[in-house]
Amino acid sequence: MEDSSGKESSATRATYLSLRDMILTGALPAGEKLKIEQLRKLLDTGASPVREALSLLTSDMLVERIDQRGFRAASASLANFKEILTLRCSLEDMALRQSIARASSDWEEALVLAHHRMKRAAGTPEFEERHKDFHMALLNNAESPILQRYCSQLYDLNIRYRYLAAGGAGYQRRDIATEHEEILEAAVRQDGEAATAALLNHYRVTGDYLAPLLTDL
Amino acid sequence: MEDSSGKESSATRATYLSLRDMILTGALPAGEKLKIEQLRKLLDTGASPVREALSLLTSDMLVERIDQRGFRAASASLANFKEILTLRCSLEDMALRQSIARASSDWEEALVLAHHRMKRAAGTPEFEERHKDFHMALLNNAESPILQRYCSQLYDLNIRYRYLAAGGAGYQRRDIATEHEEILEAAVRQDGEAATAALLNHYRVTGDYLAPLLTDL
DNA sequence: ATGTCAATAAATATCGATATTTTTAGAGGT
DNA sequence: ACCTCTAAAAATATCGATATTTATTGACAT
Repeated sequence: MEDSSGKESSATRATYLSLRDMILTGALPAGEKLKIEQLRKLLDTGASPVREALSLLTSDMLVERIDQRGFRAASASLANFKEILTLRCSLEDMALRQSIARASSDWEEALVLAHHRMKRAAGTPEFEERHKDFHMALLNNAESPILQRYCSQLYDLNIRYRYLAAGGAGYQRRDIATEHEEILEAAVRQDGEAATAALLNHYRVTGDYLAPLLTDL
Repeated sequence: MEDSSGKESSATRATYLSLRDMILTGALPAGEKLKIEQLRKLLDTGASPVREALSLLTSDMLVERIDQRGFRAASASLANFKEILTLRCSLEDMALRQSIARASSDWEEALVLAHHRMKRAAGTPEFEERHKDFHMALLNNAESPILQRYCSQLYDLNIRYRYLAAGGAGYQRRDIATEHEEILEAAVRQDGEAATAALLNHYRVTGDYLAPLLTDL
């Protein structure tokens, strides 16, 4: 035993989560060379966990690997942002419709709960996490693990652009709370059409807001 | 220098490709525990490349990682097969329509070429690779790298079930050649509707053929 | 017989050191 | 000045050994 307080399950996992967070928030800027030695020291761990974590992040498309030439944080571009937005709309539309088609009272309750937790966390550092939880809760009744995984990946990739655009500053621009409630209500009343319309609108409005801030990519 | 004939770029990459092939073809059966030491000896390499390759395969959904408990080949199930089929239809439909919408004579030529190479390779061990090349060529004009990546992943996951069902034996059942020509012709004449109809039909027919062979999963 | 617990064995995860490869910098020639 | 080639430096990739963790076995008590 060597860890003073609580210990994360494994060094690789802890490293993975740290690096992921650093890339999403921009602490490791897009395109940046990721040197093993540098990260090893920064995170106070060995080279193996770092390499393994970077390999895992490669498949999340957050890290690019150039054979024999190391790793770098995935590059960002306006085209990439738009592609993510478009894909996200298509995939989440699909997933949400499936979720609603299989609606059950259990799912309904999980939704309401996730929404409540998100509202309660407004303004706290926990909000980001709860916000994702809510959005994923909308989709996870589709019982399509692969689709869910893709949506989760795209969600993360998109977050990165929010930080790129806003510098991670206050996110509570616009009246996002109302949009969330609209989506929730439509989902609960099992109105697939209205729910997907509200969800996609939510994304497109956010997209239109962010795109102009990303022109210098 | 130590390698007699040609040398693969890196041990990790070579290991990745080998393991991937072994999982796709069933040499490493679904659900099988993947012990580092065992693979290390089998592929005559070190533990680090093996671990890194397995980490990469994790994100391809070909390997499952259980923290602190090693790796195993992704499990297979009828539900998983059906999910892959459904998702593939949706995503490739999307990608093919985009490809056709941006059709150019360069793309057209690449398509015809890929199709020819596939036909020429019929019956040879190269066929598998050319077949994938052709299918990916249909989609790669969409200029949507992420969507393409997903399609490629799903293609691979699907191949695995073909091997599971047929033991990798002769694949030239049915008249697949005609189906391919239909798709090609529709794509070349930029008829998105016909092309996607032919493509999805191609998948669904194959799916209906395979599903009954997979009941014992 | 059966379940629990400790001791052993096996496998994973991680570290530290080394070998390769790529990048950088500089000398010499055109 | 500019290219080329070579030597040094830096970084990556890989190996071999060790520490942790999980799985297995068998004794002992119930």
